[in-house]
Amino acid sequence: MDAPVLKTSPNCSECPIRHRAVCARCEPDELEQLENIKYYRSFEAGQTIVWSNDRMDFVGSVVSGIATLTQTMEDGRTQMVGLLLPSDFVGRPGRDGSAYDVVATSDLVMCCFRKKPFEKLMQETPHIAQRLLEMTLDELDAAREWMLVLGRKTAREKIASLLSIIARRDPQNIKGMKPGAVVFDLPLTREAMADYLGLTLETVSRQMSALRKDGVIELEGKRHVTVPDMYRLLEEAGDDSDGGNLI
Amino acid sequence: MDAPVLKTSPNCSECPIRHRAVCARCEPDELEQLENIKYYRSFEAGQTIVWSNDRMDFVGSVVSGIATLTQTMEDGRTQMVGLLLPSDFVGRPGRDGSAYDVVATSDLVMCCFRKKPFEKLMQETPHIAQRLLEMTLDELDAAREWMLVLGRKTAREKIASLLSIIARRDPQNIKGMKPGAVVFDLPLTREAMADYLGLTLETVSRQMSALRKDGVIELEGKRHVTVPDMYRLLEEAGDDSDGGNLI
DNA sequence: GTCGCGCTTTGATACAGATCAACCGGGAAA
DNA sequence: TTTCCCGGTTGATCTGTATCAAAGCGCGAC
Repeated sequence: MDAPVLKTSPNCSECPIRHRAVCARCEPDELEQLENIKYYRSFEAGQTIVWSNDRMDFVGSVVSGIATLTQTMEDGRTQMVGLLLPSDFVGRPGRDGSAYDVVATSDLVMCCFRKKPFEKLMQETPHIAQRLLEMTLDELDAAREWMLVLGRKTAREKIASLLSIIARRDPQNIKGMKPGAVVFDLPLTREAMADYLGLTLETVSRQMSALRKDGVIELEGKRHVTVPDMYRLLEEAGDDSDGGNLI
Repeated sequence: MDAPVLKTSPNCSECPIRHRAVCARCEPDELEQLENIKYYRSFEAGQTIVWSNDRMDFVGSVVSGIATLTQTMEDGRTQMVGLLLPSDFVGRPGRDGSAYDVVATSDLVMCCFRKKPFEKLMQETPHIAQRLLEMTLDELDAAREWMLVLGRKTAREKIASLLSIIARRDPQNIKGMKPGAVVFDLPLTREAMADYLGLTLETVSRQMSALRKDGVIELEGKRHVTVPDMYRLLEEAGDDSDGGNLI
């Protein structure tokens, strides 16, 4: 059922997320300790990594690919509550189970740490705990930003907000993002976008079409998006207040 | 403009939030260090404690009273993104400004720590950083729970969800909460409830009336609420899944 | 090739909640 | 006492998004 554990265990110092993940501040000796308790797992698109309320015996970082955190009500209504991109952390030290379903939406590789030893290591090396606190505070800010989107924005603004967030975090655009055209591939289906935004997939589709018709975005196929004017998109998202700070 | 700094500086060991706040795990000597950099401030109902984007030279804990975190769009739409009850932490170590407006919705007393010394103390005493991480993870869970409420619940379910959260956290009900009647005072106006729930105040009022008419709650005046059957309220909130774990 | 299936788009209609508007009730100020 | 004001309730109507339904488009399997 599970994807195979990868045999190769690359050196942490060559890891593509080395500088952004929970291990970002570790010294070489701390990194070595982490290497002792780490292993890689890969998942296929669509696979569930952890089920809500299931016991979780590891924590870890997304190395490549994309995963989502979702909550589901008994009648099937679902809400995405987190989008995990490379370097994001999965799991909660000190908790046995996951509060959410964690699902890989693309093929994905995770760097896992056995939970008990990781918790012990966290007690001993403040660098890990410090970085985790920082990352958690960032996630809290993002979650609160998203509460404004969910509670107060129109469908059109919601779509524009999601597109700007994805554009912002896409690795191709992180460096040297010009105020000109921005190009990226949507990592989510229309249904996943709807779950993120508290909409139905039909509404997502209609608003995507509307933004295209109005020239805010260009679509090639269903997933490839070009934003000719990022400022315009931010205006449509309703948070142009910062007036130009694209990143 | 600011409320006067209180001269009395009670001993931390007698503090009512001693066991729940950011200092919960501190040893007596660590507590002493905190006492050296702490001071109390009180705020009147309605007063803004920090403005969004303003510089903040302190962090602190709510000792008594209630505060809200809110975000506002340029056109005035506002969304509450946090409700701060006694023992909750305000401010972000490592950030200069607040990302949100922090407003006292009742008379409030805060135990403030000067930011720079607090950050230094955090580096030195893992007990503070550990506790802050734990509290931040709890807040993140709460924020994500709230995302489900905002994104997927009906107006009636939203109101029921808010009422059960307040009932759960009300000090009168924390201990010995019987499955029978639960009684509390709403700490929020109808407008603040609407801002929390992504609704208009009219809809809040209508749904409160509807829940009263259906016997889910009883109202005495506008603020005093009796919940004759907590299970019923949880069912109305759409999260009866845990089947009985009231706290 | 073409069949079938998953994802997406588009259309018609329904409805929950927003909006606009009037009124109520209690407490503080005059 | 009267008046005013603020928070709250209730009513009438409008509208954005959900819901129900059908059809289009790739793309892999056969």
